Amino acid sequence: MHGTMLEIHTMPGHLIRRLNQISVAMFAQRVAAAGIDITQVQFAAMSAIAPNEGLDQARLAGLIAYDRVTMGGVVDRLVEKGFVVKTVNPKDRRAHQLRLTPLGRKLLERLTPIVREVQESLLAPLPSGEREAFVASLIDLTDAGNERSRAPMRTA
Amino acid sequence: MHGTMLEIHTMPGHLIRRLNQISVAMFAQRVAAAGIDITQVQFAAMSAIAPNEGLDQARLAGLIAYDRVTMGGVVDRLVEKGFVVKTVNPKDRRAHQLRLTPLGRKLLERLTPIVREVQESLLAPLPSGEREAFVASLIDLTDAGNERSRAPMRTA
DNA sequence: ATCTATTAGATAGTATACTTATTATAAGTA
DNA sequence: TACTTATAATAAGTATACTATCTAATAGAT
Repeated sequence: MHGTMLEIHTMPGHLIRRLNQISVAMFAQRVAAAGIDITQVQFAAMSAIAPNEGLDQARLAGLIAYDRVTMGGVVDRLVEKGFVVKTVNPKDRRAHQLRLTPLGRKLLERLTPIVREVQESLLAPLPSGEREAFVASLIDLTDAGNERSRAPMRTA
Repeated sequence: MHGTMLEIHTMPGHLIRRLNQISVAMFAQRVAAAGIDITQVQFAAMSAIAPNEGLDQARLAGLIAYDRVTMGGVVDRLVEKGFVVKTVNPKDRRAHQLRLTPLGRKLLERLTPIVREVQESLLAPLPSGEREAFVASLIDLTDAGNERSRAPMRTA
């Protein structure tokens, strides 16, 4: 007997949702195996703070296309874990400047090669000749759809 | 001035996360424009119940690769909205059999062409010759990664 | 200098998506 | 029959991801 085949099983929206779940699970598994307690989203935030020390939460959210409200919670958890510090900008007291702690910087260095490996593992099932085209399509689609998202990327 | 370019901007994991956000936002916008109150996830659940009336929550979760705990909440919301009914299976009183209501069936019929349009819009930015390859890669990657997900697809 | 509009962040509420643990029921075995 | 194992669903807790709303602070215009 074959399994029940549904139209959604070939719908891009459904497949993207599943692939995201797989990607998140692979990230969590590899990082936990290295004894590190951090999520994919928290990693992305830290890797965007690193070369932009002192940026505020709104700009950080724009850099990695997160919702600003979500960003607030992510930053709070990174602060609780001791990887990030948050200080009020004296020039604009609404804004909170973000910086990595030495601990955060050390963690990010340890984490980066692991995350690169996760990316390779994720694409490994594709024939090597198709991986570049797949990533190129992902970039085209996210670029084109950026303004449709409720949390568009803003690098300006 | 160029924007700040980060390594994560080319990482598949990050791009997939963004594309999923775009896909969810496009779905929400089109469906709301049609005056319908339902989420992408709720649609997937209904479209899997339709040809499998009487199935239980665990099997439903397997069909569309959802976590079983998550599925419980999704089903509850569909029941609250009057699109689904949940009855105890007399042959196995642990299991809850799921069925669409006439209202649910009507909604699903109205929704299906809209959802197909959303899928087309999502891929529209790709040259038409690349869309099939992109979806084929998505299928390959979700097939290969199925067991890595915390909520693998189970059609057996 | 005041008025207005905008912006950064926070709060409350909803919906996914997961973990671990618990309950109820069922199925298999000794 | 008693014991064990497995399974369906729920509960409680955490983390994203959003909406709508609010406060505080800034910027711009007049």
